[in-house]
Amino acid sequence: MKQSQLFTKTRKEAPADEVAKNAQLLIRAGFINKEMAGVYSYLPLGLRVLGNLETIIREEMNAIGGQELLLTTLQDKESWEKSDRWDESKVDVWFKTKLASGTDIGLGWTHEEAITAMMRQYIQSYRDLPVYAYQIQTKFRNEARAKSGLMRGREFIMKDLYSFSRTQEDLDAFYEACAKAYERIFARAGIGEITYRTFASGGAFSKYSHEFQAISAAGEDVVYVDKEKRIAINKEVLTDEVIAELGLNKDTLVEEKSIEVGNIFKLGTRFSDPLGLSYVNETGETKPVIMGSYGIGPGRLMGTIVEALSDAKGIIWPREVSPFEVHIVSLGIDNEEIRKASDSLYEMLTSAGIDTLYDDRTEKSAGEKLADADLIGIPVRLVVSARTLESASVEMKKRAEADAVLVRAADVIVAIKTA
RNA sequence: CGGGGUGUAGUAUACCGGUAGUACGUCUGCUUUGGGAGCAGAUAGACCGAGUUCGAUUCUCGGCACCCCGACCA
Repeated sequence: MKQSQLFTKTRKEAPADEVAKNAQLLIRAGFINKEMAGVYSYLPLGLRVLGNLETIIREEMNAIGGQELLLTTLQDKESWEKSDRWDESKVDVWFKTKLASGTDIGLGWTHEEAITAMMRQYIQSYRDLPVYAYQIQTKFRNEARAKSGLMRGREFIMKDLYSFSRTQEDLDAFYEACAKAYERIFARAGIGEITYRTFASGGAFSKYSHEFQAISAAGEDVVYVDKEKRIAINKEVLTDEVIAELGLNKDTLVEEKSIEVGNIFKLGTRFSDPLGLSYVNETGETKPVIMGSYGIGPGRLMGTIVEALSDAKGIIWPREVSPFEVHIVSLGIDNEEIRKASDSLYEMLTSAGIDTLYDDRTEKSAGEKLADADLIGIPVRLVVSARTLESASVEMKKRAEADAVLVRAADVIVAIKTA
C-alpha cells in the first residue's frame, strides 16, 4: 500500500488523556482511535494487526478441531435466568436494553449461555460429541473503570471457544491440547518468552483454571513465576499448600506484574445442567455434556505486544503480527531517479507477494519519514535515497536492530525472506 | 461503585475578572531532503447550563466528559 493513500496521520505527541504506553503509541502511530473511555476504533493499520492476530488464532484453533461460528450480541434473558447470571447483583457488567415491545435484552459479555442453549439442537447423542466451537466477536462489559488503553475496555474483541465433551477425561485431553495451542499462539504473536501458563482459581468444577499471563510492568495481575519450569501461580491462589502441590519451591518463585492474555476453564456441567444440554450414551443413559471455555482477547493481545515490544521511538511488531512485512521509505522522492527506483522496488516486492507499505509521500522531510517508520514499527525497513542509488542498492534495516546493511537490488527479496 | 484530579484551536500546552499566547498540524509561496527542515504569510480555540459581576475562559453551583488510586474484572 502506498502511504500517500493512507488516511491516518502520525502524531508527534501522545494524547493527554492516555497514560498507558500501548494506547499512546497505537494512537500516535494511527492504529486506533479513542471514541470514549474503554472504547477504541481500529483504523486501517490497527485492523491489519488485529486481522493477523485473528489469523494466528484461527489457524491454531482449527488445528485442534475448532469450528468457527458467530453468535449474536443481542441476548434473550431466558437462558441467563436459568444459569442465574441475569440478575445484576450477580453480574455487574451487563449492558441491558429493551426491544420496542418492552422485552428485556442484554448485550453479550460472554457466550456460555447462548451456545449451550443453541447446542441442544445439535447435540443429542454420544455420536454428536465432541464439539469444539469458537467465535471471534465483540463483547460488551460495563466496566466500572475502563483503563490501560486496550487492556480493559467496555467493548472489545474476544475469541471464545467452547468445548462439549462426553466425559471428564475427554475434557481434560482437549483442555491440554488447547493449552498447547495457546502457547503456540502467544509464541507466534511474539510474546512466547514472557508468557506463562498460570494456575488460578478454578471455580466449581476443577481445582484450578489456567491463565496465560504475560509478564509486564503494565499488568494488573500479580503472579509468582518459576522461570525454570515456565509456570506461574496467580497471587490470588498462592498458598504454601498450592506451592507444594505443584512441586514448586517457594524460594525460586519471583513476583511479577502481568497481563492476562488468555484463560482456559473447565466448566463441567455448570451450564449444561441448568440449560439442559445432555446426550444419550452408548448404553442409552442420558448424561450431561461436559464443557470447557477458552478465551483470548485479540485487542488486549495487541496492546500487550506493544507494551512488551516497543522502544523510545515506537512499536516493534513481530513479523507475523506486523501490519506490513516491509516498509519502503523513499527519501528525496521528488527526484525522478529516486522516484523510479522506489516505484520499481515497490512493484518488485508486491509482485513477489510481499506485503509492503511504501512511503511515497512527497514534501515530507527525511527525518519525518524515518521517525514515522520507527513509530509504526514494521520489522523490515528499506530506504531508497540518493545515497543508495549511487551504489545501485537499497538500505535494509530491521526495526529491532541498530545497524543497517546495503543490499543489491537484485538480492532484496532473498534478503527480506531471510531477515 | 468509593476517593482524588482535569476540561483552552485538529494535537500538545501558557496566561488572565477587561481584545486568549506559543509550538506542532493544516493552507499558500519560495528554498530544502539521511533523523520529526528554513523563511514569509494565513487558518483555527475557552465542555454544556445556571449564578455572582458593569464585564466570566477565569469565581460559585449543577450537569457531562476524561484521567488517576482503590474495589471489581478477560
